[in-house]
Amino acid sequence: MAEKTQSQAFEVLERVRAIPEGFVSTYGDVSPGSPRYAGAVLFECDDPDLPWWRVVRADGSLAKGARQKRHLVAEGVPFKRDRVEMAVARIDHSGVG
DNA sequence: GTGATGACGGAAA
DNA sequence: CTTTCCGCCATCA
Repeated sequence: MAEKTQSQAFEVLERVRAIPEGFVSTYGDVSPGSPRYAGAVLFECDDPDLPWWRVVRADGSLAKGARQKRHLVAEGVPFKRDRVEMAVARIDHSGVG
């Protein structure tokens, strides 16, 4: 399995699209090892079919700020001031099982 | 091949 | 709680 690089970007997009409505994931989760790369991919995509707004920082803070919060609150994502309630909105489809 | 940068992450103070 | 620093991997010049 094994390709490289290309798979990285592909994997990121797959995970982001796998995020259900009303929930969020973190950059480190969509891109294990290279959280920064995840942002670069999402920024380049910026597509309406790509729920990049469901991707937030590990501490629940937003990258685009109000811009991103707008989409999240509209989908029913629990917010704590300007941060997402990771305890109830974060998805761990990586480990756990 | 080298250097610098980034929609980040975690730890220390 | 906030602020500060280093490390991470991929991309671009």
